[in-house]
Parts: sequence; C-alpha cells; structure tokens
Amino acid sequence: MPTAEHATDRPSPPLLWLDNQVCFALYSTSLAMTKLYKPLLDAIGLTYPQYLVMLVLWEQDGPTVSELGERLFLDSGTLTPLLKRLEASGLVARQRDPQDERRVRISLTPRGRALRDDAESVPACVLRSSRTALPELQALTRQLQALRAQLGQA
Amino acid sequence: MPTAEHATDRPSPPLLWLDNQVCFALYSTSLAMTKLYKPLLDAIGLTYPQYLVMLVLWEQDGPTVSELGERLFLDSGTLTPLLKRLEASGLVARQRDPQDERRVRISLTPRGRALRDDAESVPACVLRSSRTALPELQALTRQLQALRAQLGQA
DNA sequence: TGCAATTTAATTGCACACAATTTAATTGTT
DNA sequence: AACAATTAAATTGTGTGCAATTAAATTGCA
Repeated sequence: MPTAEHATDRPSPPLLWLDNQVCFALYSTSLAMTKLYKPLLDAIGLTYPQYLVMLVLWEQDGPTVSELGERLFLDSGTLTPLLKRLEASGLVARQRDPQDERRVRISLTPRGRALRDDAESVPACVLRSSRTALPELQALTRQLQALRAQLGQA
Repeated sequence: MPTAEHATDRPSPPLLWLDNQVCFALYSTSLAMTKLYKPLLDAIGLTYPQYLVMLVLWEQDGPTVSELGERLFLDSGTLTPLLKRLEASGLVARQRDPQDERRVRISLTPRGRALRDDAESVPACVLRSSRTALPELQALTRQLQALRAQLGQA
C-alpha cells in the first residue's frame, strides 16, 4: 500500500517558488533601490526613512506625528526615535501642540528648509542610475500605488 | 536688487513630491505586503525574511550562507543571526562544509521539510487578500525583477 | 614550503519596523 | 463636576538590514 505524499517526496510547487512571488520582487527591489540612494543621502546626512520624512515636511510643514505616519504608513514606534534623530541633527523641531497637548507637531528648522536645495538633485540622480525610462517608472509607480491601496483594504 | 531664490520661498518641485517617487511606492507597498503575510506566517512561526529563507531551502536544500545571500540579496550580517534563530526553532541545521571549513551549509531538518505542507496555503491566501488578478501580479513581478536587475548594474 | 592575498562567516554598531504596553491629555456622558 | 472611554505619543522588546571590522580557512605564487 502506497503511503501518503509528504513534502520530502515532491518538488516545491510553483506557487512557492521564490521568483514567482510578487512580495519578494517588491522586497528585494525596494532594498536595491534604497542602496542606490545610500551614497546620495549620506552626502546630505540623511537615512532613507529620514529623507521620506523630509519630503513630507518640504511639501507641508508642521504635521503631527500621526499625520506624518498616515502619509508614510509608519507608526509612532518607528517615527518617534527617527524624529528625535532629525531633531538632534538640527533639521526639525518637535513641539507639543498648545491646542492639544497630546499632539506633537514637527516643523522644519531653517537648516531643514535649506537642506531641500541640496536634496533637489537626488531624484534625477537616482533616475539616471536606475537605467530605466521615466514613463516606465511612472507607470510602475501608479501600479504600485494601486496595489498598496488594495492591500490597505485587507 | 532681487535676492536669489531660496527653498523657503518656493513650493517643493514635482520631482521631490512623495507620490512621484517610485522608491516610496516600492518601499510602502513592500511593507504593506509584509503586513499581509504577518498573521499567516505567525501561524507557522516564521517572520517574513525567515519565510524567504525557507522558500529557498524548499527549492534547493543545503546551500552555503553566501549562496543563500546571492539568491535573497542579503549579506551575512543579516543572515547569520536569522539562521541561528531558524536553527533554534529546529527548522534548519548549520554545519561547516568539510571540504572548505570557511563555508557553512544550511540544511532542512525533518521539521523544516515538513513545514512546507503548512506553508503551501500561504501564497494563495495572500493572493486572495491582495484583491488583484493573478496575471496583473505576474506582470508586476516581471517588471520589478527587470528593474531590480537594472539597479544591480549601478 | 612559506606567506601574503583572498574568500567566507561571524561580529559589532546603528537605524529602522512594528506589536504591545504605558502614560498623558481630551472627550463624552451623566 | 466626575469619571470612564478614547486618542496621541512614547516606550519596550524582538527581528531585521547593512556597513565595517574581525577571524579563520584556503589559494596563489615566489
């Protein structure tokens, strides 16, 4: 009598293959992209997540920690220590909202605002290094944003 | 005489807008995807990076740490502690290669092999939660892999 | 053979991510 | 006014990522 099949006996099914997983493609490509930013951001003294926070602040100064978190999909456990480091670098100020002392508003210092001039060259530089046409990257960006929105529903 | 324009005076240029950055789309979507896996992987006692290592081992048992790193784009600084945790969980064994004592080969234990049966349902479950058609996800996967390859050149 | 380069993991130190808990402030209800 | 429920950050603990260094084994070449 034949025994039941066990994992040991069969090859891994296609759905489990690493190269068939969107998630791994996302994960590894995201890490690769961050490595591309590394030397550029080192030059202006930011890590990649810190750069994301600065992008938000350059668009709209003075958000609360929560608002920053909603924009970046990060929570206070990640943001609080990161913002303290940006504060220590002299790029942002953290101050309790007088209207509601539970909130902490994040605002740019003059040095933080001025850093934007140094950061402006970063996207074009990354674009060049990515060796990919802009329209293609834009299309990919929209697809990813759509997927992210779908995942947010789950 | 008009003074030179400074960051303070102008709105942030489109290239710096958060929602125009592929990298942020990648980063945030990757994190969102990992969150989708979380409850499924918790159930089988793995973190997401540990799951990736297991996927590689289920395809090809017994790689060295370097080979694992090449497949996953991770280095020994990340893999060594992760593999020690998998070893502590009783899912893999780490042993020096007798042919070359510098190498450490990673092999599945019977429990590690058996875990594949529990993991098989994970991809289909994630696929369902992603609310996106399979062909679309497959196309996205290929685009991401192509981009990753381009970035690897830089 | 001897020994300097190379290769492979491991280690160290820093910065995320995030679940879970805690603390403080505000709101809603009576 | 009193106080339970809610909200916003901060804190704690675990697990990555990765640069830089270290340690050990192997290779290559004089």
